[in-house]
Amino acid sequence: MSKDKVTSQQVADLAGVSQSAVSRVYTSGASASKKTIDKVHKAAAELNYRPNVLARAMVSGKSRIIGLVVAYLENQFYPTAIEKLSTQLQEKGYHVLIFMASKTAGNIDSVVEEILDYQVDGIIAASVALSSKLADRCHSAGVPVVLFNRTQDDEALSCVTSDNFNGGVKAARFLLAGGHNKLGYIAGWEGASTQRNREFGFTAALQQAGVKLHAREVGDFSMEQASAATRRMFADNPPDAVFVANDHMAFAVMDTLRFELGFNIPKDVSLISYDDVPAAAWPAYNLTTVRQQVNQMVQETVRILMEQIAGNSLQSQRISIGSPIIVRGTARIPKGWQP
Amino acid sequence: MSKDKVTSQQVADLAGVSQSAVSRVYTSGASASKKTIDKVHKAAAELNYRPNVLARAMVSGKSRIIGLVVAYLENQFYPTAIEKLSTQLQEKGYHVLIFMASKTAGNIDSVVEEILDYQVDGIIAASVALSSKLADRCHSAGVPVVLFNRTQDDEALSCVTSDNFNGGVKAARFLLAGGHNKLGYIAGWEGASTQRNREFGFTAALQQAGVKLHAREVGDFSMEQASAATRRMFADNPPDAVFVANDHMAFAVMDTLRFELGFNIPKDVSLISYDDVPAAAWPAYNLTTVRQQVNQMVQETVRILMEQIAGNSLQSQRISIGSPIIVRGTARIPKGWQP
DNA sequence: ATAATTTTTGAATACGTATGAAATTAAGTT
DNA sequence: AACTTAATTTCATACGTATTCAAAAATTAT
Repeated sequence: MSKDKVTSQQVADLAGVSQSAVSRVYTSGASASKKTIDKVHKAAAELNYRPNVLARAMVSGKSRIIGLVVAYLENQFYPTAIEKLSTQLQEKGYHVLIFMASKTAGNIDSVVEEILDYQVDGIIAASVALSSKLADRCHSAGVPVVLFNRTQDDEALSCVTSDNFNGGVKAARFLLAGGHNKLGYIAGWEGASTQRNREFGFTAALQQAGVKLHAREVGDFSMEQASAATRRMFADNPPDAVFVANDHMAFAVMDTLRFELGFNIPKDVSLISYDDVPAAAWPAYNLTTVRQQVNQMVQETVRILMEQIAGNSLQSQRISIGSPIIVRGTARIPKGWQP
Repeated sequence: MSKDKVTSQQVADLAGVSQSAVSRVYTSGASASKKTIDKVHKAAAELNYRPNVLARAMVSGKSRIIGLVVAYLENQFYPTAIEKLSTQLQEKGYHVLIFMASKTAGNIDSVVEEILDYQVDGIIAASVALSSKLADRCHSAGVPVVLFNRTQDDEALSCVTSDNFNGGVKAARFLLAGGHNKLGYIAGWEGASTQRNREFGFTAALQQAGVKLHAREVGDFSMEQASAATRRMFADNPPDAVFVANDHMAFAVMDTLRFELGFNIPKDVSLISYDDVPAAAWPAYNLTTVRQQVNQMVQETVRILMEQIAGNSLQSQRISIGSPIIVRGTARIPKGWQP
């Protein structure tokens, strides 16, 4: 346990320059002569010196840490997003500090407080809502916040989502075009904006077509609840097509329909859902679904953060990414269908 | 963009005490009278004061940050582990800084250097190998390292795995007891200790039973490669049972067998794999598999880290967690089987 | 060659907190 | 009440770096 801790002062001594000279060599945009740069680099290499990010953060006020709040990683959509977020931020010299928020809403406030304690340069809130008090807190601390995969009324908060409303519309039109007329919807957690907007889009398109929603149950974005919802929905007068609010639930719905209730998909009932997580493409499910273009969502999230960190514009942005339908095998394909 | 930044000095001024008094109120194990504690709390609440973790880290030398290196989150095993790790560490006042390591081995060294720059109190390396140079570096910096789901020869490194060898043994015995005699193995990435030990166990048990391995292909822990491996293995003289090195590949193997090659599982071929990720229990797969007890693995990982951070014993520990077989539907169940 | 610029350098200071030593106050003893 | 001991508080300093300011060196212009 030999706490080494080599400091810029030690490098300076060895190189025969001042501590500030060493600092300048490692600070982009600072001036130093070729000669000192060489001397410092040599000494640093010899001592295995690397600048202390935390000390740098103290004086510069920039930690190069992004706080990421996330609630549950069981839905494959989030690990995928985290991987991409982390990789992209890493490329820009930032790193991600993870904060798991329990499902309990009250907890989230305290989690965000903890994040701020770390002097993060920005916050990404994935699928969690911020109390307006906390949003204010972040704002007054000068810490930009981006909601990922959620929107919120608070105009001060930036958010990045897919176009959930239109995704819902597309799902409805696809099923209608397929000749279905008894349409069911299995909802996610009703507190989530994504859930609401997908449903709004779906029902709006039905209404426009003059079709009434045949059945509706709540699955709460959980597999168990989605299974239960499926049983209720199909107990009596079942629908001939169902839109499930996300893939994660759709897997449970499919399994329940096939292995428990003995339905054939898509012969007896068509299924379409939302997200296009990797498993949706696995042959066992082969799910027709509305894709969230994670790459683009991540890219926008990072862009907004970088802009707000760099510039002074705390102007919030609300980004909505197109959500194309991915046709696979769980929903009857309308005759002459072309995307 | 009103950078607030309320400091302990401001609280002290408002409360009419010294800065160190404020610090003592927020430092566990420091003495302060009830009266000052009250005054400070009141002032702090009024100003919304919270201690700056980074400044605290500077002087105390403890950042309360744990660096987590992880390579890919597609295999559901890792998100699951991350969630549990992060939650448990959070409960102990630590937080997880994520570092995505590209698959390229050379990259990992630079990633670990970056981690050390953040003055982390400990490092968890999930499924990645550390060069001995880097291990030394961590050791001499006094930063404990725990390998998660990997072992490495380096005696200085702690590691936590499931009992991969015995898991392999169990898989073999289960298939043999089921009456199979043409056993195949689909390997993971051959650089991984987990892969090697599972295979060692499997083949050792075969040898003991006097059975020769019928076929072997490499799937590299990737779904695409596992599919390809399956095609090769079943092209000619197929096995009647296969042990797949992890669930993630097993999903691809099953899909390829069922939907592409037209095999019935377990009638035509039994399948057993390793991990027991959540999806293994989904009815569409209903996978018989050897379970890695993630909870216990996480618990041990956290325990070791805490011990090494607190105490001075950098004595490395090598933990191996029992790996029970979870019998589901993809492998013929031996008559009179009891675990 | 000298003056005017520009570039580089070092000394000093600041960031926000924790902590050892010294000073003060409170409590306990006879 | 005087003295000893314990508890609390403040002062001063340290952590490792970035950055301002003034001084010194190098460069360019005259």
